[in-house]
Amino acid sequence: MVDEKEKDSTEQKIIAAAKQVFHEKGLDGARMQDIADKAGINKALLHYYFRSKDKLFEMIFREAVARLIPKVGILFLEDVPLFEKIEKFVDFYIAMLIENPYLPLFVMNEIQKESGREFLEGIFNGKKPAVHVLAKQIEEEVAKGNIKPIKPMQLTMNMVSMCIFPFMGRPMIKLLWDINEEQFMQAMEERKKHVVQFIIDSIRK
Amino acid sequence: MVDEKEKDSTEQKIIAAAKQVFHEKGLDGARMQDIADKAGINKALLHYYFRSKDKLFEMIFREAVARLIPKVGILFLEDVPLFEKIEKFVDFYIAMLIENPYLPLFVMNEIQKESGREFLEGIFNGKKPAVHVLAKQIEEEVAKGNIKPIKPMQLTMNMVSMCIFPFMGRPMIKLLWDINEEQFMQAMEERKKHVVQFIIDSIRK
DNA sequence: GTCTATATGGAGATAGAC
DNA sequence: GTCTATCTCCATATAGAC
Repeated sequence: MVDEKEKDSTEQKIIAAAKQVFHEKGLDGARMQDIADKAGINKALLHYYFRSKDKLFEMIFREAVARLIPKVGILFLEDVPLFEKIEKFVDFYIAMLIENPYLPLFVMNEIQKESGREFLEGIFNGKKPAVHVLAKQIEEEVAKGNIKPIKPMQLTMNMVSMCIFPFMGRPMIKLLWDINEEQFMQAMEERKKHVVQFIIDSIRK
Repeated sequence: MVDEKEKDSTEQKIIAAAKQVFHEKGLDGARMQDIADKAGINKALLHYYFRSKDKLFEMIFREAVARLIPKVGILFLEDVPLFEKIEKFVDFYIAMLIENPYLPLFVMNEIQKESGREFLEGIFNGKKPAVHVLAKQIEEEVAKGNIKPIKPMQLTMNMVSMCIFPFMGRPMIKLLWDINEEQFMQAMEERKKHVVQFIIDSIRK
């Protein structure tokens, strides 16, 4: 009984190992041997559980993205004041990236390829995050004179950029500022409040 | 006479092709065959001109980075007021990225690998950009009460993030906002002034 | 389900003719 | 300098015993 999702079943071990290796090295750089080693099994078993490397990759990736993208979409749609929406977005996004630090590079690489377009379509599965809802809200606040004039797309890019980029540039940031992993993570925690404040300070009249 | 750097010498054709393929697919994803095809020659010639794929890659990459990194370092060191320094940095950085849109992903991928550390050391060649000079300047402005209190590292991350990220996320941005390449580039041009203003609005008292 | 052993294919690299 | 043909290696994938 209750064999359900045995934390250390072979399948789970493979998924955990694959996640790590794929995230670190990308699809091309990852070696099935590395994944097998990390999972404590041999290559043949990988093919027994997942038919091919591509299948395994896609499965790992889609699981992560499918779980996270919808949550972002919902944040855009919620009927809350702009500043609160920004705060919720930044909080959620950075918290999510702390849990999935390799995801951004992973996604950026995929969308850059020739197949990137269809890849993106697949991710969103027809339902793109409603950036225009957020855009409309920003425009209304500008029109009402509640915030300084600003182009919604630029503001949104600023917000997303400041959340995501530090995780991609982590090794360089650590080197340039001479900080260790712990200090970096500490800075990311602080960053939740910092980015919100930085944005609000900029657009508030 | 004057054979110097014949624009369409085989070597130049290889370099142009390699640059394109490496930038699009990264070291692992790039195929020597692709590069040869794009250069209109065969694989053997690639090895005649450059001993190995790694050598070719390194050559392409170092050329671009070696040309650009020092310029950033100089910007940090210049003895100009903070706001002006920020403006110069953002202007230069975005202009550079318009010319080299694939460089960021390229760099991010390299630094993420196990070999990333030594790779970075190699890039900087002992002379890291002097972020601490900028940091000191920011701290002084805060102390003097000229700008709001802000942590130098966070402010610097914000600045760099807002410059670089849109170029990495370009395909997704174009899809979500439903704009074409021309409109995207237009937005990046506007962005030079936008980001500067956004930052100054945020930190100015 | 898990292993060992092996097949298959593709990529970088080389030899040698021209 | 440039080509064709070939080598070698290594990663994915499969066969088949246990």
